[in-house]
Amino acid sequence: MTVTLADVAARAQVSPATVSRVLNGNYPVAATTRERVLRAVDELDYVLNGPASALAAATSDLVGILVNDIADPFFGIMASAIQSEIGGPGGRAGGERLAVVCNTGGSPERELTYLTLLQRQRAAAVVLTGGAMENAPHAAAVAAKLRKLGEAGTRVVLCGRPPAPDTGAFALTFDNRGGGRELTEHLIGLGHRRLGYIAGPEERTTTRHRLEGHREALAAHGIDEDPRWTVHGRYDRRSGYEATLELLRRDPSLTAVVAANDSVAVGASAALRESGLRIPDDVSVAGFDDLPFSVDAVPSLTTVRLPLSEAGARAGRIAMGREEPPPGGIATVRGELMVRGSSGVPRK
Amino acid sequence: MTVTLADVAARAQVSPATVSRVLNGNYPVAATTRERVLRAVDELDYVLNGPASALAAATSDLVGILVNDIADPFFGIMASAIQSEIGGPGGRAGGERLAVVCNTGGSPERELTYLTLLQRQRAAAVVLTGGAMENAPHAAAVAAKLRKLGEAGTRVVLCGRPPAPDTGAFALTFDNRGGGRELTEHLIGLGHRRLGYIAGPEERTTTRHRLEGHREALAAHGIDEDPRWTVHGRYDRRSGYEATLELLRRDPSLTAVVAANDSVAVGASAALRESGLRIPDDVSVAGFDDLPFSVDAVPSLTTVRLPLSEAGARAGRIAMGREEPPPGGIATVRGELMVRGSSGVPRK
DNA sequence: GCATATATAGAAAGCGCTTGCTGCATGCAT
DNA sequence: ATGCATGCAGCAAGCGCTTTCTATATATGC
Repeated sequence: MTVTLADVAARAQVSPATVSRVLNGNYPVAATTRERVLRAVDELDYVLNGPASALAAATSDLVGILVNDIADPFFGIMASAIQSEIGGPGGRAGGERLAVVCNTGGSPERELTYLTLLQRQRAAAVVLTGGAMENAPHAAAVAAKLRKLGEAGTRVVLCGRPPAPDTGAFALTFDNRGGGRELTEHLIGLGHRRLGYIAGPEERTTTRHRLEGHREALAAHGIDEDPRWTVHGRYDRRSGYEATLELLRRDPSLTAVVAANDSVAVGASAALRESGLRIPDDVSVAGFDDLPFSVDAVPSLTTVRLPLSEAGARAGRIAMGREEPPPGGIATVRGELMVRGSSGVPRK
Repeated sequence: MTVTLADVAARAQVSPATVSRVLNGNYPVAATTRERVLRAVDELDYVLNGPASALAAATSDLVGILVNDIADPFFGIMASAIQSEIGGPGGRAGGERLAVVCNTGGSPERELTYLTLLQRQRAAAVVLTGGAMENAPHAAAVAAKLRKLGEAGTRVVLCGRPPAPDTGAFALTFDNRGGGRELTEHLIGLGHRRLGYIAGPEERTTTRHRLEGHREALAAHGIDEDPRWTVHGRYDRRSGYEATLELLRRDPSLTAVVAANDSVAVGASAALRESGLRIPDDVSVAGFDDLPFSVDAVPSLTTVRLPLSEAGARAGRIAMGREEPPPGGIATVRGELMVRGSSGVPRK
């Protein structure tokens, strides 16, 4: 049989209440008593029953982190930073919290189901990372869930996702549009006029914002965009590879390829290389995010750095109530243009 | 106030017991009654209280996944595969389970703390991924914890980690030694005789086994290893970069660099390139794991492919009791040598 | 038709913990 | 000496569910 609080109490010759208080450290207990209790805990190798205490105290020590794809470092880095701040083992306070990383795989239903599961567990906080799906009914359903969670006392933080109005959620939004604009402006500045764009999946805020930034830059410089220059795909390398071949087929005269993110850009580079094109001499390539591998690409990738780690850490602290939420509950996190070897002047 | 089972029962004009049974579907309930209950659940927007039901039923729907570094795709890929199998949202069965991904950061204390936290939550299963720390007292402590977990009914599975004898844990072990041997044999076969080795952190089984494989290959071919040829570091790109510079300083005549994993190999490649050495003409490079980015390195990386996704999926199924554990509780997962552009004959 | 098996629903006893309240010693001021 | 804070420990009432056992109603067999 498993050891219970009562067993410890019996062994330490105190009441269960006292044991509970020693363990939670939220009520004065005489030093000698505490000593005795701790010894008993140790001797019996007692481990608190989480569900029972969550039930009695009406709070749990679970913190949910929703990510679109845990195998993608973009999310891994944020998740890691969030987790390091939520005070799990190694964190500061004794109040140990368990981070629950949930992989939605970009599926709306899963996102909702996980949110319900977290609500069911009475999570202490929930952090949603990455772009949101733009499907209207789904967005409404998520907003409703977030509101419910908030009402139940769960702190909700969005990290790298647009604000969710009227939900009480705090938002740390990435300036995807601004980053996209800067990136394309950089290429235009180099002289490019025929730019392919490999966008992410449709109906995603991140996809849309980055693309809008790109188009704003084109428009600002009076460049008419050819619809053939935009291809949609997934946020992975493979997709970048295929999309690039498609782009090349549609218009071999492109002098630059802008990708939705770094993984896509790497795939694009591979496709260009295999097509006999040199980077950046024949075609320039640009990514987004500045993931760790981007600097090692050959040539190293021009991209927009997003402070994933910093943003994640901040989101984690806000979720734990250890940092003031931004004024108005919303903060914009800007990216930084990283000009590297993959972009150059267009070929003549 | 939050809605409880009793509220639903009242609304549906049945007893709480009946509601519980409808929700759990583990007891016959007349169709019309079920109907009525479900409608009430819906109307009240009721969500089961997880801790309460875990307490009453003495089981929880949490599954723990321990990883060393969630920002590293090596772990991300395994975690993703495990999670996809544990039947969370999108999985098969209705019994929805919540995956708890815990990031130990390679710290023994955290590993232990997370295990305790999982024990406290009465997790349904726990999967430990990646190499184990070899520190003896720690290993014993972990083994004791695993045994406890097992006794409490938590299924424990090791994925990519050596077996833990007498703990009742199932193990899917990677054949790191064999992979290391093959890789180095490949290089020796090409004619290399002076091979640098960038090992991972000490006191890690993965590090040791890969290094042992390397040395076995050297020994088998009568190559005396110079102690200067081995450098220890972390499992990241940065470490590979620095270690390579160190290796080059110690012995500029090396013709190949074998890295502990792909990230390290990429860092090594960068260092070589910056030192004016061509790959593979001047120095060959090899990695381990075959992560997605390895094929995109320039030149593409010779490495040992580990079926991370497959192994993770299998570990997940075993953890859920949906697949027979391997005979004896232990299975070895072999890697596959991937010969690519980064390895070639040594320079003259 | 009567006894027995078969479905379905309810009553109630916990699951193991937290916490408001009460109680009893002390310590201090008067 | 008496009274009153004060510090520490215990009592006991739940927290919201699950589940065993019991009760009723209907179906079945002879």
